[in-house]
Amino acid sequence: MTADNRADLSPSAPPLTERQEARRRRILDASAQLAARGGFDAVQMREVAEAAGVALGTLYRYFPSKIHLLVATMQDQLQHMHTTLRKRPPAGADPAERVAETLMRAFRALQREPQLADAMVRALTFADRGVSPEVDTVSRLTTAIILDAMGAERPSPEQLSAVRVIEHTWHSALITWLSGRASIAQVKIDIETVCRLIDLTAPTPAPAPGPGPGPGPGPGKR
Amino acid sequence: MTADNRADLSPSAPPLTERQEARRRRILDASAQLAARGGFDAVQMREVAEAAGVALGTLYRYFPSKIHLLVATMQDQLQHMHTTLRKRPPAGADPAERVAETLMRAFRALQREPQLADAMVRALTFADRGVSPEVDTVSRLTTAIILDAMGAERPSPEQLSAVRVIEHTWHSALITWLSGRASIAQVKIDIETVCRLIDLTAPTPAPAPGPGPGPGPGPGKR
DNA sequence: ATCAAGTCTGTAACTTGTTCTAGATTAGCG
DNA sequence: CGCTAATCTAGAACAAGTTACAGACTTGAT
Repeated sequence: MTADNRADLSPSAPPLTERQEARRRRILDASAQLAARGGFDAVQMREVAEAAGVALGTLYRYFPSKIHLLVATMQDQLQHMHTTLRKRPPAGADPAERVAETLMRAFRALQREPQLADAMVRALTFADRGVSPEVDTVSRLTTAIILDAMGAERPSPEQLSAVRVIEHTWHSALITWLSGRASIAQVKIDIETVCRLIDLTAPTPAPAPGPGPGPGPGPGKR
Repeated sequence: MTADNRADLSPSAPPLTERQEARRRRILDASAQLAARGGFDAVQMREVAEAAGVALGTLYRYFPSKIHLLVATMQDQLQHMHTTLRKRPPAGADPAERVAETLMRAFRALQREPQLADAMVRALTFADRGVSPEVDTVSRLTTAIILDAMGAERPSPEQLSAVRVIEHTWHSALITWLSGRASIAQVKIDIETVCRLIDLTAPTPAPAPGPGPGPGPGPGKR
């Protein structure tokens, strides 16, 4: 759709020439490829530079650290996923279901490239203050994906908090799975558990704290 | 107090002599001190070794990597906190309140040494498969603290899932705070939000198979 | 086309985690 | 005490992220 989808990622960046854009792309592709092969450790700056046909110094000019590079790689992949998900939105009846379905779909996508997932997620959680803006962009992308799945266009503060908690769970569950401390089944359960918070914070006009409010005609249906 | 509180942490470890125990302690103390001063980056293996009065090779014999060292430091601190918390248990009326209070208390403790917290949490989330057993120990300690606060002695699978999600949120919220992307107030809100899951998964009073044993999570507390 | 400023390349150096080695020390045992 | 195996020390060496720098190449304005 929009030709320049970098604008909203780093609004203060100067425009890049065509060759520079191409370099940037080659670097990101090399990074993703090396990561997919051997995970975080396999993304070695010298190798990325060589694979992208670029000098080491140039690589560092584009991405000031390995963490920056991998977080940028994650931005890239997330945008892929977002557009893919928009094409085939989740079909669940209520928001909680749809969010859980969306996250599990994303999760299965990551399963296909576990090493790449490992590299990206490790970089994300290891990032320190110096990478905050970039990490924040990733967070906003994730939030957008979840809100899309909920169908909430004007989320309440409560809902935003629930979404944050869902993101927390999503990241952390991913980590435990990647480091072999949780099974896929467990991740699924955790995702579904946390998604219940969505129903809890739904802007229901008549909140019946009793059992099963049923798949009521949610007004937030898009 | 307890003479040997290492037994339950690494049951397969051979017994250490007194001098070895002392070395281990010096190393952990040096680690915590350096971390408290300058965070993850300030914990440099050469400096830890020197501060602990130990050769570099010896440090690596006790802790096979910087990550192992910092995760062990976290175990150490967590145990401190657990015993402290047991002395003054949270006073809230229902489980969710008590858990939220406990976590916020722990959070305030971390606030006092943000750099130390940074070092430990970063190590924890950066740990790969090779550190799984140690990370798992930390996870179990955290779980124990939360279950203590809930007052759940025989938690249901549902409750365990909720606890896992709470832990996910706790870790991830901590990270966002440490990297300056979330305020303390926001962390508080997220913690309180996720703690609502506890009420949601409370053992349904209806199908009570037998009398609730002991001071169970029943309403009679206080 | 030409010049100045900015960018890219190739390479070496520096930093810090990790490994390795040879010799000194210690622990346990007869 | 004297022996043997394990442990500890000091220091060099290696690996990968990061920085520095001199010279070649682009770019944009005149």
